[in-house]
Amino acid sequence: MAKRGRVQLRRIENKTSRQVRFSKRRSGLFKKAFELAILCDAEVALLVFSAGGKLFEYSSSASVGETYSRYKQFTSAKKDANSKSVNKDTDNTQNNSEDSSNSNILSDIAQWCTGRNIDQMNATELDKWEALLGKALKQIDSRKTQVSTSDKAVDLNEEPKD
Amino acid sequence: MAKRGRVQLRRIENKTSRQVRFSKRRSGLFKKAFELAILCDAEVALLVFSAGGKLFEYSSSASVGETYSRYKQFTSAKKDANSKSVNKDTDNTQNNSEDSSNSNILSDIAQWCTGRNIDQMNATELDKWEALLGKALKQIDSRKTQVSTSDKAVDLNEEPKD
DNA sequence: ACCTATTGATAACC
DNA sequence: TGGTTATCAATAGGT
Repeated sequence: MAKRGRVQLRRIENKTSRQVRFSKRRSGLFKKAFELAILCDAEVALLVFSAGGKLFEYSSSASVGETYSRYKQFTSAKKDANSKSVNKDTDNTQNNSEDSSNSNILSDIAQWCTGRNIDQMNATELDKWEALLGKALKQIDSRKTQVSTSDKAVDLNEEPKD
Repeated sequence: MAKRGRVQLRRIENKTSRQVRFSKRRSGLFKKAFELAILCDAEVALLVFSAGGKLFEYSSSASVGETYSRYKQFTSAKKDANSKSVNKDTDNTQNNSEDSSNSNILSDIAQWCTGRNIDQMNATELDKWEALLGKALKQIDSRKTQVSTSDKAVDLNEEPKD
């Protein structure tokens, strides 16, 4: 009989187990977030995207966006005060659709996809598409290498003290 | 001796206790968030403001802002598509003819592209993407065969109207 | 901050 | 997907 309770801190390979664990741990995490907000009078916002891309959110305030606004104000105020920005945090997440490096190709693809149909394309378009998707696949491949080789556990202790 | 462990779910009035409890529970919450991200290959963003106004953040991706960006685009995309069907092709009124299959894949791709960045994808998503784009390339290839064999005189530089 | 009694969370199984 | 139990983890209260 396998030991219960103990678990290694690495990605669960079995898809079904991963989904089950995700559901259960997600519940636990949201409960903890809720309790922290109530007990300690904290403002908490939590966003979770599952591996399959589903979104789960919690916010102790009116909305996630509200807390995020506070966060942005906070961080930009911090930057203004002492310009030793520890975060290379990005600018303008409010603005959608502005991207960097690899993500451009996704914008291109998204645009090309919209309202199109492969069976109506002519040779020129097909060539463009082929090139575009091929390029995306290369990026995916390179990213996969990156992901699989960097499967290390990282410390998350970077919080300041209260 | 007072009972240990049990706690009521309401705001802790004593300031010192509240701060102590906040510190401990915050650590626990961040640890759980981190574990969920690693074990289940999820993208997690967590913002916490203490009662005293201090900010604590965690993000499994490059930054909280990036995850929030995904969140915004996700929610607005959801609004746009008043039905959750992936199949709601954007007004492809031209001649939808017979194949819903080929146009579906473009809708799928368009959806997946929105607000995503290859450099932020996890292994699961990369696999989905790879499969999806591979399938699209096959369709392109088959269509190219069709085009070149049946109609050699395809006009080159032409952008089809919408 | 450290320690221990207790409750809480959850991995494996069904 | 939801329920049970054995085990481990988190943490409340005290030092």
